[in-house]
Amino acid sequence: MHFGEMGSRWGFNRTVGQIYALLVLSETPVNANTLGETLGVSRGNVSMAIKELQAWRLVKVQHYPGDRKEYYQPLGTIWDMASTVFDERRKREVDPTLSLLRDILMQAQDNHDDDYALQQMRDIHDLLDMFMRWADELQSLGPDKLQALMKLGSGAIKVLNLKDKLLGDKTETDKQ
Amino acid sequence: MHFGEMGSRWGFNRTVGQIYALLVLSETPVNANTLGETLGVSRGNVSMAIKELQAWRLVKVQHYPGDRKEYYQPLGTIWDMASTVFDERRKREVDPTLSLLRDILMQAQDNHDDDYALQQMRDIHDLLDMFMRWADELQSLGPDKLQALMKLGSGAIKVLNLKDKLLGDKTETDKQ
DNA sequence: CTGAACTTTCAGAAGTTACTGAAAGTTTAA
DNA sequence: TTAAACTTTCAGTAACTTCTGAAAGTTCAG
Repeated sequence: MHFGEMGSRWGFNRTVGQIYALLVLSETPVNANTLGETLGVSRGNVSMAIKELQAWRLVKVQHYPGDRKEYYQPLGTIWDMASTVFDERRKREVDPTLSLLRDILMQAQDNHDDDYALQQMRDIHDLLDMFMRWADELQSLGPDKLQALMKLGSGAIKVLNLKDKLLGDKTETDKQ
Repeated sequence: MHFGEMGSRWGFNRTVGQIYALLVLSETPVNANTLGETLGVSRGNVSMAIKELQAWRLVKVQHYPGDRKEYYQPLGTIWDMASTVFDERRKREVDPTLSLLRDILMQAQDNHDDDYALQQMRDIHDLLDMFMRWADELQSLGPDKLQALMKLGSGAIKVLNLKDKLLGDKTETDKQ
């Protein structure tokens, strides 16, 4: 189905995406053979996909008495999933980029032959860093409050405008 | 460099990422030959990468009198870049997923044999949809206000708490 | 122990994506 | 026109990713 393709942009391959989709949509836990047969992929492939889903902390295993097979189930809610994937990708993609940028900026301290590039990197670093801190804060709110905040939506903007009017132009630093 | 790898997760390949990084870091426009030589890739590859960057509306072309080569420059600020990439990916990845989900949900109207799966899909659809609407609102704020909002950070949460206390429990619908 | 019921691993095959470079296309100056 | 100075295209190849399935590993009941 189409869900697999989506998955490839979230950092895992088609089979992993499809298996996860099946698990999420199934009310009861599913075993590896059934997954393989349903999707038409080999047993080995299913095993590797499950392994990866476990590395992402996205599935848990169930056992039924009198049956030695492992039955898989998604771990946590849709929110947990989104949150976990966000964490993992951050750890794998963003954090290394931020520290690379920091290293370059440190080493170039008093080397003035490429001020422009350094300033660009500083800007990117600061933007990414600010965004990530914000994302952390939002994530730490938990689903309920975050959802409320999203629904509030443009309401938050009104608060912001109000604050500006009350406090003057403090935050309006970088018009372009 | 490491920037290329980052790019591959943003929907384009290594060379495209590297070329864009070079352009962003260069104060003056750069021509295709220089790009190719600097990165050690073929002229043809540079041409295709530039074509892709143009499809993403991320570069513009400059000409110098007495020189027929095309000189490339990033189009817009870092913020514009982030914003453009977000738009494009949304159009390519999220929108199709949302409409697929909607189609399935419509067609399954009064088919009760898989209520659980349908409910899961509805949840995912609603979460994704809410998130995207929110992202739209934030994006339409423009860089200055968005930055202010991010810096406000946990302040917004206090506002939210205050609102809850004043208005009662209206928004607290889905505890888990 | 033994062997049946499983899961995991991994070498090689299949499939996919990216890159090269020669050829074709475009533009402009003379 | 012509030809020089470029850019684009694309068939073939290289590099990478994913998948298969047989073999090895694990667990457990008898």
